[in-house]
Amino acid sequence: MDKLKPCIHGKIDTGEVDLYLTLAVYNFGFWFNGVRGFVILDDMDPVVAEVSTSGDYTIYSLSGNCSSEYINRLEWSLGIQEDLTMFYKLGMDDPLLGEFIRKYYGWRLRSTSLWWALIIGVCQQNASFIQGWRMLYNIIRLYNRKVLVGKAEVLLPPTPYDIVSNKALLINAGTGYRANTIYNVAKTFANKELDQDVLVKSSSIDIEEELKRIKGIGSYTARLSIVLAFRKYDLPPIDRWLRKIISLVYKVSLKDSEKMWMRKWGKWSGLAALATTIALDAKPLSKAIERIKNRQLAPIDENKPTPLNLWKFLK
DNA sequence: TGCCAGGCGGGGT
DNA sequence: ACCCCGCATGGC
Repeated sequence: MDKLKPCIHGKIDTGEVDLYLTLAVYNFGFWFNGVRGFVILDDMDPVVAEVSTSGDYTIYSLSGNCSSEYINRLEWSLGIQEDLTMFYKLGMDDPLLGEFIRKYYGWRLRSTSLWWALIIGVCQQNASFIQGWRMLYNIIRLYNRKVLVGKAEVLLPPTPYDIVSNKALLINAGTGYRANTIYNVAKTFANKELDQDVLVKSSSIDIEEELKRIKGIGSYTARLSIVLAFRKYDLPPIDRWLRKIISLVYKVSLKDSEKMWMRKWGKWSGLAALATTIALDAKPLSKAIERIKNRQLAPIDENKPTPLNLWKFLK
């Protein structure tokens, strides 16, 4: 097991960002325990930050020395410098997201590598929220890639090479027919046909087209990964679930719902899409519709897995 | 116990 | 451009 050494200590000036919310949302228990999170800054040559909800952090790397560029990367992946003023302004009185935005204004999306963002997306395909996150949990547990961070053993997502060399574990993880797509994504990265550092310079539209060349990656998965990996929000990942919700709330046809969403949220469309899943606790469609009818438009902790408390269940 | 769920591609029209 | 179907798996 690789041993990472501490290279930079510091304290994040969080401003209005709520690190508890930011670390908690869509996370696992082995990466967040309520007070301390591990944020993976590089999942190939492992670099991991240990961050407390108060903002104190230590960054660990293999060599034990690393450039201050990693501080920027940590703040970037926690959205510390992201100015959401316009997003709030657009959403403050929104019938769907207004309450969430007022109560959870400190939340920021926590970004991941493009590689892992695509796997997250594939696992959401044609499955319920909890089933998809269970698949991801199983994948991480089964491939069991670990590094030593100080005294703590920390799990890392498998690398593309791990998956190319052991495809069978994907089936054990319960991914079903998605295993082929995950394998295709892994091969693409292992063959260096995709480079996050090159893609980041392109427009969302061009990145989406590039990602859709992988068999099994469609518009939804491509866009979700663009949101998670690049913090580019201009193309929203809209699935059956959100499409139906938009058509009900804003009284537009299913066909027009994406246009309507983009007209309303503009360059924040992707962030608004993700925020909607948190606000409605990622409930299956019929329950989500009930929640909207009852005006329960902020997360509720009912001791069942939700995006916000997932870390308490999948440890 | 049969549905069916935050998609997708392939094959039809 | 559309529409429609099958698809692995696990939860209800």
